[in-house]
Amino acid sequence: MSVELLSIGKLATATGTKVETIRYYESVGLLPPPGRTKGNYRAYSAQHLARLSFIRRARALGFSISQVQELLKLADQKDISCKAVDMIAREHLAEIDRKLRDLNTLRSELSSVIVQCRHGTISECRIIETLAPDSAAGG
Amino acid sequence: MSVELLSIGKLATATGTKVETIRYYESVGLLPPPGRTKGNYRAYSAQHLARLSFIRRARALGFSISQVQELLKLADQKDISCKAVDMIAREHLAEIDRKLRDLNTLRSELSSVIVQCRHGTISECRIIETLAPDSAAGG
DNA sequence: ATAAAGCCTGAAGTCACTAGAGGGTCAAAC
DNA sequence: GTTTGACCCTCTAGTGACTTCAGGCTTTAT
Repeated sequence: MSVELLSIGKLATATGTKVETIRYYESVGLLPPPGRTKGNYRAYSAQHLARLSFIRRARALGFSISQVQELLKLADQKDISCKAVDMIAREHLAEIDRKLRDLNTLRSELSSVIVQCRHGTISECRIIETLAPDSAAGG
Repeated sequence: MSVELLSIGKLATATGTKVETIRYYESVGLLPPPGRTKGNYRAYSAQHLARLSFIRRARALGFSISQVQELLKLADQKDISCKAVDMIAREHLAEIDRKLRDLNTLRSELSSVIVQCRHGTISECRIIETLAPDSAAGG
């Protein structure tokens, strides 16, 4: 492999990605298929490295694969306005905020259930009680 | 179907669950298989209703299927201490706290990226820039 | 009698990977 | 020059918690 080209393993360490994940990204069309060596090894260029870095950062920020696809498509068209990019990012932020709200609600509900646990027997366990409906449950 | 028994559709509306999800719960052993009518329709009892309500509430609190399995197993043994239940709940709470921390980090990173967007062209877009590595990217 | 709604099974699809089987290639040590 | 071991290849299946689909039976309403 030339000095300029990276094996899949090198690309993996360079970007903190697993080798299998890189092949997966190729299979779903996120990362373009690189050239191959005579031994049929993938040989990645600096462009591939840049693109994979982009992908990893976007994924780390929680963008879905398809959102990353969109961002990449937009990033390739240098002349158009970046309003679309901003919109995707803002939508994603709203999504995160929804998740945060949900998780916070969850957290307070769950912890209030836990606090009530007096470590008695199951039949008087507040956690189980809270989950079970008022009626029924008993045979 | 008798007055006391519910079709899968009624059970679904009663618990806010999709019909397919109920069949899925049966297939993974969360919900015991109910009796059948002569037409081979599932016929659910009040116990099934109670159990599914329990499952749905636990799932809504973010417990995984296998955690719900454990909780159900424990709930059925009325005489033992509920320490195990408490432990599962506390572990789950810790998990939620981890997720909350991660999401909050994510949120502040993403929103700082968004704030920098001046709606220029893609080539000067801060969002794209932040995602892309300093070097490379250009052919 | 017929149409619509509801139910049945079994298999495949979703998301974003991860793991494994069964092999080929390459660099270095001996 | 051969052997060891790390690295790479493809293809397939598994994860979690469902969802969707195909193809067909049952019940209910008109």
